Amino acid sequence: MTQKRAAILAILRESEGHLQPDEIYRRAKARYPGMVLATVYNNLHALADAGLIRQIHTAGGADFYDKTPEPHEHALCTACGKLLDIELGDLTAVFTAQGDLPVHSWDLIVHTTCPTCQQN
Amino acid sequence: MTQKRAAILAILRESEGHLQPDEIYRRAKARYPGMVLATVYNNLHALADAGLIRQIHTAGGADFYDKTPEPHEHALCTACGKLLDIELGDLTAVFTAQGDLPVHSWDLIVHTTCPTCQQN
DNA sequence: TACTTATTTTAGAACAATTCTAAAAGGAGG
DNA sequence: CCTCCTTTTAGAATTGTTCTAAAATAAGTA
Repeated sequence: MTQKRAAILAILRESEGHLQPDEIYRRAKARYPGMVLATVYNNLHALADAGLIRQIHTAGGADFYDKTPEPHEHALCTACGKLLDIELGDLTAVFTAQGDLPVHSWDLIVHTTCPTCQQN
Repeated sequence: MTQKRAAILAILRESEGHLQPDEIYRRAKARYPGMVLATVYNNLHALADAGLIRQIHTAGGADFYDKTPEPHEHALCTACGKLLDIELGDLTAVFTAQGDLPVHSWDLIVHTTCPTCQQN
């Protein structure tokens, strides 16, 4: 765990929970001016591989990184682009169609309008 | 509906169901040597906008295009990369967490091992 | 502490998938 | 068979991400 890796983890942990590489880079560079985007990617991969954070892939944009690997699902606000946590319980049984295919994991993003955007 | 647009739709319709732009381009070029990748993309967008086909986004690779827009879900074989159809019924109710967020739509890909790959 | 070795960081190029641009070609309606 | 609007083309541009090789840093060992 290098200083920079720790800093990137800290940035995520201190955030609202979901950040994209460019924003992490922006914040990390404020602390470490020599920081480079490749280092952000390297460390996000390393942290995800170590099970400390989670990578979330969404259609048509950069990936998000989740401050926690705890199982939960996500909703993407179609108005502001923010990623929200939702709790749906374990969906394995739901995704096991007629018991014929093994469910290793899944990528799920629900499209919604967040409370803030609903008011505007 | 131009000749080329019709050809791209036909290629999809005559396929196993799920193709990626580069493969559609390869097949379309066999029929129309002047075909260009941008035309494939243009027409896939046009056909998807018209509700004739469906665009399916998967993590870490090119999008798939589904020959039918009928609602159903997909499983991706982690071994061979093939996309399979699965029927899970309407998941709207499942994805409505505690009734607080509107569910507009969703992107779902289940990771599995297809029957063929299970045997090998 | 000093040395060795493995890992990380950097800078920049490379890459893949997709989109954009402007000009040429094609198709539909009158 | 004109006119106008849409599509196609060729190629450059863009975005997000990964790769490469060299320099820097960290960790383990003596």
